[in-house]
Amino acid sequence: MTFTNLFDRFASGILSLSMTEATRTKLEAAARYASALSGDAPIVGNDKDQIVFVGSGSVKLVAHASAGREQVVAFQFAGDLVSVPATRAHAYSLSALDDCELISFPADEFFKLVQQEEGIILEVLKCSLVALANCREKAITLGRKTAQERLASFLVSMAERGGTPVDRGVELHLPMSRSDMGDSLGLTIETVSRQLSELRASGLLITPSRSKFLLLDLAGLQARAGHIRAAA
Amino acid sequence: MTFTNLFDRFASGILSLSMTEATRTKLEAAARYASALSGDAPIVGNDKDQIVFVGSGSVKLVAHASAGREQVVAFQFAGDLVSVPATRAHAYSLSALDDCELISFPADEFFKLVQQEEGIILEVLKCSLVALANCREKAITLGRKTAQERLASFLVSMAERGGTPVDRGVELHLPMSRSDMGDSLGLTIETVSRQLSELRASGLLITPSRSKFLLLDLAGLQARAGHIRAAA
DNA sequence: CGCCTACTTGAAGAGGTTCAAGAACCGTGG
DNA sequence: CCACGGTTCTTGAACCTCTTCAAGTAGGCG
Repeated sequence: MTFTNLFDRFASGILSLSMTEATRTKLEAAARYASALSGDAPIVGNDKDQIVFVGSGSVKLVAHASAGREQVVAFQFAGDLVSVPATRAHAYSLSALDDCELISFPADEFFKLVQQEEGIILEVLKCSLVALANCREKAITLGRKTAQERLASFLVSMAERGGTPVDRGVELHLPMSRSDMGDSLGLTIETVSRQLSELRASGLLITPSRSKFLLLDLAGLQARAGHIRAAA
Repeated sequence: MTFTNLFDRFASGILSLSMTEATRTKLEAAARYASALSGDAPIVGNDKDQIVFVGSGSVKLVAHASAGREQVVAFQFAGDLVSVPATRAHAYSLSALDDCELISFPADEFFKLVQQEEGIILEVLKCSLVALANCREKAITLGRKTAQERLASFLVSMAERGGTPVDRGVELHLPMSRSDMGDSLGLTIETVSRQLSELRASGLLITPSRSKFLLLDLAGLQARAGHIRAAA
């Protein structure tokens, strides 16, 4: 895969609507390409706001508090557009969860270039509102849910995003580690592990390998997720 | 104050850039006006995504989990534009914290009308990205901070938004109750109260009345907020 | 096949919640 | 202007969930 192909994928994914050839050329010039593997240093620095397109693979957006505490603010997957803010009260970084390819733009430049392209900026706005809705869901999870509800919510939402239905349930490949899950759910790695064991013991899922999850009872998980619909 | 004045304030605040007369007329036709007081029933229903402009006063955006648990997702003040999502896994509502005036639009209609107005949609996008950044800060607070850090973070951010410098420090009028603060910070009302007492005992602030806060040592509060800058 | 890292499990401890009571704010009415 | 009453806030003590610290197990890559 070449970087030109990567830009094409970006263009057809996000910029699918009309775009002038001039804008496309300028955007392509402003783009910075990167590919990274899990364990690599964070991809995006934090001097300026960035807009990053995930061409393939998956990433985590991490916020850093004092004392080395980390909060995973979002997991993002191929095709997603991510806003990575510059450091203010907290520092942010974007790290690869697996082999992935990214295109990044300085946010100010990006907006300047696409603002005349009405369909595109609306598309970007919609991405941003989806990210906002996801982040609010995360706020509920972090603020008002028990450890078990957090795990169940997480698994259900991952199943909705990228689960593949199989005969016995829904299969999931989760590229993040238990530690990443903990940092995303506001829990320790031990609590994540314990709650997973409990869900396993309840027959709701099995884990054929470390990154593979087979959800046997999605309704049961939903019931444990503390969603409003499952409420009495 | 008439509702026409209210729309004018919206137009000059958010739509300050060029807008055709036709679009303005259509927007005005799509607008639904509401005024509400604290304690009133939630203002915005949850059948469809809404875009709400806060003309005056202040509101809380609340997400509802099962078992009656509530998470305040954001406090918003005069001049803010708020995206209120329709119910999905959780239900959302917008409630007045004090006497306030609002304009709401169905989100789909709003976007349809402003998408041709390039300056405006960019402005809306920027609002959305600010909301996203705020929500991410909240995720850090809820996921990785102690009760004391949460309170300190909250007070510092409120001071940045609407504090008035006085000779002894920074004065704050907070329209929300302790209960709202707790629901925003993922704490109980008792914990909020206890941590406030501790901050008082440390000489960082005094509370001349229930809604009035005098922050005596903003740097001291910042140091307790768990921000990256205050880190060792 | 073996080692290293990631995950799991166990037991003690801390921070926050819950339940319960008391104090202070503040609008109301005298 | 002050007394009153209701609500909101504060404080206290027991409990519980999750964390911390520690050890053991199992993937999975060489």
